[in-house]
Amino acid sequence: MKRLKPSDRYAAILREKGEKATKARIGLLVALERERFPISIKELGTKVKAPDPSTLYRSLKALAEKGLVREIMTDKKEARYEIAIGRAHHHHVVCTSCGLMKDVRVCPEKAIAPASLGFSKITGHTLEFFGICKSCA
Amino acid sequence: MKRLKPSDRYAAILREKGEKATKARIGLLVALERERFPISIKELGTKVKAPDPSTLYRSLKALAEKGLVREIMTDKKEARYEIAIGRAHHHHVVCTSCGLMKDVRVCPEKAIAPASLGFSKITGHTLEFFGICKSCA
DNA sequence: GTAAGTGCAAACCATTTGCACACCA
DNA sequence: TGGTGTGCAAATGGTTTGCACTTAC
Repeated sequence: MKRLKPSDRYAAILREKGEKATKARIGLLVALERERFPISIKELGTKVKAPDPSTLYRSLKALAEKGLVREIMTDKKEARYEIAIGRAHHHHVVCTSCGLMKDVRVCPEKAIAPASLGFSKITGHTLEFFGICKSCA
Repeated sequence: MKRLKPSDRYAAILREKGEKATKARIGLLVALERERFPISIKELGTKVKAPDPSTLYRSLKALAEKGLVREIMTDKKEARYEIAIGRAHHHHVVCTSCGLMKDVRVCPEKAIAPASLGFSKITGHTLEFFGICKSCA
């Protein structure tokens, strides 16, 4: 892949995935790229040109289906999103006191044998750890 | 623990945990005991004498804090609850086609080293697998 | 030009909360 | 009897949907 500025690179990726390369969606990916941890819709709305929630939900859903972003439920209140482009599969530890999140590479997917459970295949999983970070301890 | 009929046994457990042994809460535990898989509030409301949602939420929250029931988020839409009394820690595989759930003993908790992540301790985790069961395949 | 994306407003729906009444200890 | 549990109704808040307008291709 050629060296391009982020917005052009995302435009190319969007087209490649069969999505229109609209300014809004490019801006969304650029905004997500800047975040170090999964961000809520509300926060995302403050960092993007077009902060309409329904559009954000629809766009994120479309991008998630194409594998460009990932949706994470760290608490049962609201969904959080992170960019998936160029990032390996991972999970998170969340500090229940301050909200700090760290990536975790531990993954149990290979530890499960579908056949032994009466399943023909495993298509996905969710995993989040909760704890207290050193600053909050 | 002496041999008692379920309702008396649950009454005793509730008192032991400092909760009032009301008919409603005893009925709740008896209803949950009958379920083979985590059940939603809506379903639970059809199986219990007092199907008021707000009371169910409050009761389940109280019972969860005492470790008598467990709250599970199998999909991001609604919470599900299962009885915890006499049951070891476990997770679930959910068939995304028919909703069938199976218990899973795999647990990644011991695979994570809090200190290496800048955390002082891990207090909990969520884990659910999704797949297609043999009947739906 | 046309289909897909966007914005606004309203609808949805699980969950929470306020308050008066009922029940267990 | 006192304090917690319950029920009803209303509020809350994240997410979804209908519809007319705009934009990318």
